[in-house]
Amino acid sequence: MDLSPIAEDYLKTIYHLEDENGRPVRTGDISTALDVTSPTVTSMLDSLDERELVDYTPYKGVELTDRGTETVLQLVRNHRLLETFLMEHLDYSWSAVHDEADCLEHYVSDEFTRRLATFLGEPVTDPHGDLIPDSDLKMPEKSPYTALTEYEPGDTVTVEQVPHRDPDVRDYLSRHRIGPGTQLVVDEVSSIDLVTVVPSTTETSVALPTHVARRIGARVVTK
Amino acid sequence: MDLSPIAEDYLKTIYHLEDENGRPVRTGDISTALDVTSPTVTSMLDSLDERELVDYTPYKGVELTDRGTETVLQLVRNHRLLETFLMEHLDYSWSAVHDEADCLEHYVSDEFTRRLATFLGEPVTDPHGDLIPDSDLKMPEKSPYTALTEYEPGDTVTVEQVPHRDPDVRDYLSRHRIGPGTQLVVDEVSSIDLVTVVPSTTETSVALPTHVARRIGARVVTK
DNA sequence: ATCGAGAGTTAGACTAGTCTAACTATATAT
DNA sequence: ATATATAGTTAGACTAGTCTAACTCTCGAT
Ligand SMILES: [Mn+2]
Ligand SMILES: [Mn+2]
Ligand SMILES: [Mn+2]
Ligand SMILES: [Mn+2]
Repeated sequence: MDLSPIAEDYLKTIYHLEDENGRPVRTGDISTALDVTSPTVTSMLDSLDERELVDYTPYKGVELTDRGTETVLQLVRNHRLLETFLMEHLDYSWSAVHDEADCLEHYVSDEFTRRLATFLGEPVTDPHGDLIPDSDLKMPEKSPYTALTEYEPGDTVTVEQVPHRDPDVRDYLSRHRIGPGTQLVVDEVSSIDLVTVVPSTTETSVALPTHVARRIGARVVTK
Repeated sequence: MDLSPIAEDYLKTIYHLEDENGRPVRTGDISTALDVTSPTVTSMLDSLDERELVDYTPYKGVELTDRGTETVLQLVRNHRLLETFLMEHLDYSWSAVHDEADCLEHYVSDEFTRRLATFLGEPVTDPHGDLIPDSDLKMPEKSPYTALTEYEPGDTVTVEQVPHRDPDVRDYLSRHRIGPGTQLVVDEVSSIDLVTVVPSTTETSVALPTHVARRIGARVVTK
């Protein structure tokens, strides 16, 4: 095979866009996500389709083949194990691990990842509460976290899962002391795309747009 | 700056060739070491000279500038700390760490390396007995190891430093159970470019060409 | 059913790093 | 001192990944 890190990034992007948008992934989605022009995306999609890593229908959209998915799952495993290592042993913050892992995931060998997993004690979730594919690239059982948008005002919850790939979202949450393990009270779930929460550490109200709150996973403490 | 991993590899190669050959580094040396053709080397040397990372005189040779050396020392620090981590925490053998580190050294951030050094306890030598530049990129004091070629027949020594970049040399030593920490008796220092040694673990005589023995560092146990 | 705005593709150009083929400089042997 | 072998450079081509400019398809509004 022998895939370039750049081709790998396109595959990863398609994987995450499929998951996040829940609709066919279009050229423009990828072009926005990777900050390249659309002709660049078109030509890469041609080449990935050629290698049977994606199914690409011009003007319609693209999705990963099984081979493409397998490639991505190995990258996701590398990524999340690296993040775990960085946080647990090198004392990085949850908001700093992603960028480093996003680069290294392309370069560590499968042997490295196997040994790192052993060193870390075969963890099942990463520092952001995301699941780590096992050595056969199967995802472990789905985590039972509930999106923040599903709670009622007054509920007290513990944050278990935070979106962290978008630097703006990540920095906003980090700045307002909302991260994995944060306990907070849901204050208001407004109908104008806003959820307001009060972290117990700061006691200061924080407003979250729905698209962010929807991606924060939490476990109930008291109703 | 923003140097490609490939440009970094040329600089590293020049650094090691300067050290090993003790004469001006020529186009052909680099072309052999990196397994690329000489026109390729010529064009890269033009470009490195342009960026003031090397001093290149066509038809004569090339050497690193201070800026070039600094770049290399950061890579060497990354490399040797990674090797130390792989061996001490991921249970790699001394002969397996190099290839993994040789790739990753280009992608870990300075922040990563700083934190890794702290995690490892600021080590001064790597698993092959080579010195690790400190965070200011100064090399620690020279190790007092003596080349195997300097000993007399009958001397018992402990191996402290092994050449490991050349896969053939590395595999030969590894196969004959000669590595860091190996105790051995010098059997014969022949005038035909051969040193014969007997590792105490195997009791089997091993022949080493001078160019290999010269690069093995050892400490005397008994004379 | 048609049209036009917007999304997507095609065409063609550029860079970094590589190659082969052809040419040139250097150094060694006579 | 000269010839020649060898090392090194120049010229030109190719690929992957990127861009801009020009063209084309699709789909919602009319
Ligand atoms: Mn991440
Ligand atoms: Mn993560
Ligand atoms: Mn090494
Ligand atoms: Mn080493």
